[in-house]
Amino acid sequence: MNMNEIAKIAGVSNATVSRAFRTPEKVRPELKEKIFKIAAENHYVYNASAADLKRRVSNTVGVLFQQRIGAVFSKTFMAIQETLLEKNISVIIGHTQFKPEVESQLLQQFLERQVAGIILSGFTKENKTLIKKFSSQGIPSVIIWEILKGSDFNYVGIDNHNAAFKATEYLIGLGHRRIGLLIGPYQKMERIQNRYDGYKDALTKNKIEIDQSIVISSELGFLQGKEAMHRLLKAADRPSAVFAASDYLAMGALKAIKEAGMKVPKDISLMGLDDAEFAAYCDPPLSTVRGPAREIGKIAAKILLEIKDEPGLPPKQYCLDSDLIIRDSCAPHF
Amino acid sequence: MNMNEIAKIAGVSNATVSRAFRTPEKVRPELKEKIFKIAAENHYVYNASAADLKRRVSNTVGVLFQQRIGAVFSKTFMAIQETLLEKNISVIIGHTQFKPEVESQLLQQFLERQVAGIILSGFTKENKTLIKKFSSQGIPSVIIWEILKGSDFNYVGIDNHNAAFKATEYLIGLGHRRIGLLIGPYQKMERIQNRYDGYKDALTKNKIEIDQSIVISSELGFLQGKEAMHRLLKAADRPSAVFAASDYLAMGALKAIKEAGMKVPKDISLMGLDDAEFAAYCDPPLSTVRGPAREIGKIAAKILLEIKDEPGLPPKQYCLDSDLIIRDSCAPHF
DNA sequence: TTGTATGCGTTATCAT
DNA sequence: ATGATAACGCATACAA
Repeated sequence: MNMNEIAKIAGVSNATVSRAFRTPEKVRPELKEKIFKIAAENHYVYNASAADLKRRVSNTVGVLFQQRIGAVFSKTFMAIQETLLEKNISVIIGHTQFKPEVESQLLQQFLERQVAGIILSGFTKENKTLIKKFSSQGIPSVIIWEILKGSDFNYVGIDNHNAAFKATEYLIGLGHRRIGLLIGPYQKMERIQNRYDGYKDALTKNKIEIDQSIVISSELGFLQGKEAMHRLLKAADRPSAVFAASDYLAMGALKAIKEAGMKVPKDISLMGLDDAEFAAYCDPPLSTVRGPAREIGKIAAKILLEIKDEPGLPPKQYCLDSDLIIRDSCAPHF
Repeated sequence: MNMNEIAKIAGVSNATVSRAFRTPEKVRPELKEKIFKIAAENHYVYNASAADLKRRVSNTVGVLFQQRIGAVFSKTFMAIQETLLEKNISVIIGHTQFKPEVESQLLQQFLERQVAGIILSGFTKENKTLIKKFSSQGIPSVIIWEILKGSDFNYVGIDNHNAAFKATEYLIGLGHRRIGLLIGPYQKMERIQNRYDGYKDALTKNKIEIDQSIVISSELGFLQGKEAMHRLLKAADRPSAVFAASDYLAMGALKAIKEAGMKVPKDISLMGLDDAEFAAYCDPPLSTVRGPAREIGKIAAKILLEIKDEPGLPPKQYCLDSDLIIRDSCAPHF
């Protein structure tokens, strides 16, 4: 059952049937109803592949994640999907696990499926050339959770440098001078590199020397946070505070501190970043920095929609505010 | 640039070009290389929509989630995607938030895109008719995280009844006789209903009367767990143990217990279910029941692949083992 | 508002 | 192993 057959039954042309579905306002109401009725009676299913082929672009958007779809990204993803659903756009999703060959394969899929746009959670070096390839094919892209000042990419995110800077300065304001850092794989992702830089700049601004021996980089996970924190605790001249630039690392670190028989924040202050949903339920509740996860997803989707309607505009760039969330994991230090 | 143009340049027919891409073994090696070279030089991009149209099925699989893609499902999802990527199949994903109209719209999208199969995380009443629609269109589906004994659906999951039963019996074995239950929206999802039944059956088997006043149903989330636990703590004749049939609820409950100035497991024992990744990092670490999250995703994807190669076989049904994970949140009761 | 006619780029059938 | 040709089902330019 296809549009031609419906047209035959309805005694109209296939063009009219097509219009009834795609541009219903162009078809006389009674006729439209008749067509819908026949379609329903015959269990007609619209063939999106055929439409995609003809229109040379599919009604889909590709979303690429580097990491786990965890406590933070899942909110962003849900907002993306909900927003696109309003325009009946499907979401093709892929996670790369930082593997360049997986990333290539997924982006190649997006290209071959003629996605109407792509959303990339974060920026890697490999990405840059691939994104250029998309824009050269006329496919718009949006980077999320990251800002790229001075670039001509579309993006919507938070200022990760500033978020880490704020968190670090908060600790400094509490009197801490020796502040450890637990950080993700900053070599791989610009977002994480920016957080690292935010930490360093806050220290430098406050005339605190950076001590690489209390900076630990690892993958993002509870276990990694715990292990890294154990190393930090063994360090000579132990830090009085630790900034974990991801709540996953922070919650892992919290466990390590308890295992060592110490208390947060009495013996050591702990600051997170991201405001993962579990952060408020840790013991003690984790002070952290919150980015507008849903908002980011929503805006990213809207950017794609806007570009679709009106291509060729200047890049759309949103730097959203992140908020310091003070809970109970940090204490003054004298 | 399309296959025809490549064919022209290579001095072969478009059919040969198509074969070079889809069934390379049917093309002479040297010729194949020549075609690939020309394709690369001209930045050719394979058009999946055209192929989908012609083949009457797309190289995509639809995945439907009811709830957040959180601590547990994200593992399953990642395994699905990784497995399908090996066959270069794209994943279209949607979450319904239990809204029937969203569910319908997403499934309609899957239908129109002619997905090669669908994976459904759990079973709702609405689902049943929709899945029949898919199978009537020749589209295979797999239910995950749930088993449907006696049905002719493909499924791969754990026995949720048994998981909850085990958890409850563990508590009973510890000497608890008054055991509260924190449960998700069991009216909406069979999986949750099964957990509820597992709890009840464990009690009944051990001749413990079921007291509805210490059974609280809510949505699945930290906050809901906390609120529900606060209600339980106020109950006359407070339970000595609580089984939270989701680790989200359990972690929320943990917070409520601490807020009330009590200790787990000294004052009250707390049992979770799911083994969300944060469970081991709670304080105290949460005892729970673990299902093989990645395995489920992997098998679900493979089922679809197998059906694709050989349709019309009897339903494939996997009930995987779940494991009781004993950590430190439950104590004996006398 | 509706119809006519054509083509999007691939795959598949049949032939060579 | 390769070629010729005909669909797949829809959207759209143009005509009426």
